Amino acid sequence: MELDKKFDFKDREKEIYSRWEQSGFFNPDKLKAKSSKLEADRFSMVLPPPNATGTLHLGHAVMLVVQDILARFNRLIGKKVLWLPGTDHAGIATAEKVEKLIYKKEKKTRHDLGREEFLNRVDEFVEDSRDVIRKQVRAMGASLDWDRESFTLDDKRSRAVNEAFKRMYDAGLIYRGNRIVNWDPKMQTTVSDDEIEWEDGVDPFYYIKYGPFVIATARPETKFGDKYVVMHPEDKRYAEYKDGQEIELEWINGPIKATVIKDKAIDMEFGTGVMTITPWHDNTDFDIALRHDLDKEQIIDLNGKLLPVAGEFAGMHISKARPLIVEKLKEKGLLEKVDEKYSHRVAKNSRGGGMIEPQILDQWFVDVNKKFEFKKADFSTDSLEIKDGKELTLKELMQRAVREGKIKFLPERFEKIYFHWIDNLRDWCISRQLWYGHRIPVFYCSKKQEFQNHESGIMNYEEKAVVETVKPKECPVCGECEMRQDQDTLDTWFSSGLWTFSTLGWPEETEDLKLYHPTDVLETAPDIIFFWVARMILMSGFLIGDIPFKNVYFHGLLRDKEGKKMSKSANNGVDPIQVIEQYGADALRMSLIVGNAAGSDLVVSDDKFRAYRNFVTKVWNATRFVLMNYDDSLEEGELIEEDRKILDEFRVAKDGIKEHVKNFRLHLAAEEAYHYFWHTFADKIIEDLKPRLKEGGENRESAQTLIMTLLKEQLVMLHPFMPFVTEELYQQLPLKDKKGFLMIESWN
RNA sequence: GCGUCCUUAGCUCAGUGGUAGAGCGCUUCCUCGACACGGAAGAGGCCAUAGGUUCAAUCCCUAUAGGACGCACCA
Repeated sequence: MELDKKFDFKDREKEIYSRWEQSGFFNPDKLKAKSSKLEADRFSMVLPPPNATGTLHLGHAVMLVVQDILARFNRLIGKKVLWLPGTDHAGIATAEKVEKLIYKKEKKTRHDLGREEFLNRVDEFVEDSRDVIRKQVRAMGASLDWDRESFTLDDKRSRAVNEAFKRMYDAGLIYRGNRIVNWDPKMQTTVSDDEIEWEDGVDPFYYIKYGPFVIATARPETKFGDKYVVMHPEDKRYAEYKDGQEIELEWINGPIKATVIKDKAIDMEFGTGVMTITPWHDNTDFDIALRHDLDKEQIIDLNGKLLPVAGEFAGMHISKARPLIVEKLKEKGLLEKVDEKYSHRVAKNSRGGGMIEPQILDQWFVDVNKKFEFKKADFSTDSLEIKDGKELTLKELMQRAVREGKIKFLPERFEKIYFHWIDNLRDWCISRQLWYGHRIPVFYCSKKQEFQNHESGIMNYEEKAVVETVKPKECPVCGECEMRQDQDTLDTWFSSGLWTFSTLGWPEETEDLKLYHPTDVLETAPDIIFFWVARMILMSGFLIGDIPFKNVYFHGLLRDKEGKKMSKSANNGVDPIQVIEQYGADALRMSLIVGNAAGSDLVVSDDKFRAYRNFVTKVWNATRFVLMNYDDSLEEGELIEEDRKILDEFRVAKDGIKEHVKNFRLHLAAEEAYHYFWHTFADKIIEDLKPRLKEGGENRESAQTLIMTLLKEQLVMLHPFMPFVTEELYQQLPLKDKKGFLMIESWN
């Protein structure tokens, strides 16, 4: 059969993918495993679920390529490979995006639409972008088991979320409490610590007389209620003032009585070494207030407006009130001086951009320091060497899984970052005042419980909540009312934390769980190590007593030519489909893997795509040459001595590549495979064999056998990296023991 | 402030305790029955700087400079 001069990837890739898909071999149930030992036999990964709000860019393509190489390689070495796809509802990110779109088009807020209508709109939007994502993922050649496709918000996953919440609540690890949280007045929701972005800012720094002291602040608008003045116990300048001493002084809106507090949290070097505290709107102040059991008063409401404590300024937005307050302080002679060039950092919500205003709110938290009784689920493996019934905290659990080597990070240095994060970890606020997400599975008696809108200010739940995975038919409190579910939704990472096992059927004890959990590798970007990787370890450890994965491979972030990180927010993402249409998926895949060492960033450009597109053509033409010179009337001959040697050398190179893949050195594997094919096989071996392959050449059988063997084994070897062209060419080879697909050939 | 990583050919980056590697680009030659998205030959590097360890350092250690990043603090 005569081949064209080039691989027609535009037409062929789609066709090849759909034939793979129809074959069913993406589903491990259809694969026959080589051995009968389960552990040796299976290989599993979950695809980090992309946010269902957007479409994929080249950064996601890196992730797909790395994982598909692992999946295809393991299939070739005879494992039952499960690679499970899905998408993430990405609560806050999606809500923000859809709200913005609706407002732009219709000038309506989510409150104008109402909860139900708003959620319908989000669902529509999400459905559309998931279709795009599915198409993009297929175009990359990703050999995912679509039969098991999941969504963090689908029925099964929601059930798992409710179950997880209840179990953690019952163990005392989830509690409701009034604590200081990060409040985003713009999106009207709490935000987790990890979702905050710190921006450098330069603002005026005001030195204000406070009785005998001078205090310094960048935020005079928070100071109305300040009635505690704090200094370091060892500060000699203020030695005459004693802890607990009361002082009468003139303040913004008249005379007040202040109490002196001595606390080591004060930095003597900073400002005047004296500060007043605003426990309701500052983390450090909150901690000080807790330590000394001080009163806490709210100054700013959830919309960023001043409360009645501000007197004449009540009802004013803080940004408007600040200059007026400064003016008043000046008039009263309380303003000592202003440092105009004070640089500090301001907290911003990284999803949507509102300025964070700390608030004390009644929210749901996961307690990371409380001891619980460790328990393994029946199906879990022995990968964590913690005995059933042992008491430990979630922090300790997360530390042990990595410290004891049960989970390995690649590159290793990320382990340090991980431990450091755990050391500084505070309780995880998991409730969000968003509509899109998993509604918190807590129910209240409508008769005994007063419900207040979050918009109105402080919430106060006195009654005990009923935590159930499904809404109770009868109200256990009054016995007659229709119970009301908590208005809030869960932090999106709560559900992603369950991903390795919720996708396998948990809380049912399914065959999939027994077979495929823990997964072998989690391959992801280093920027979600805290959001996701850590939370998966936490959830899996508590809920099933197991690790979620054995290895974590962090790939490098993709940068554009200017060196900027490709991301949704930076809006510099390139649609992989664009590159695929121009150069083919195989070329894109090679470009994204060669030179991409774990954890180091990668810059790609058209030059690189072109180079590997040329390689695709090279493989194509070398195969064409072999086929053109193949005489099928010849018997397959024994290899003569020198041919045998060439084959042996090749097998050494091939084994080296196999080792590279097994050790996650994919960039080296790809490069060496490339190099062998082009510069050894094509440039040397083919050239040397040309005379012998011509009619009348010597040892023609041996030459033909050698070249066909080398070609076939190289197609297998290259297949994980460039699946399309290799599959297409494999189909053309005149082999006796040919499998239906190269995808299920064996790499021996 | 604490910590991590990077600095290698013109560009983008691999890599190793023992003569420096790739891709692109560049120079010269070549349309030869696989391929010009090709072939052959080649130029190009004190492996950031200064010390140290070693028989031997681009690689290990210590400092310095420049760059990137993570974490904490910021009254």
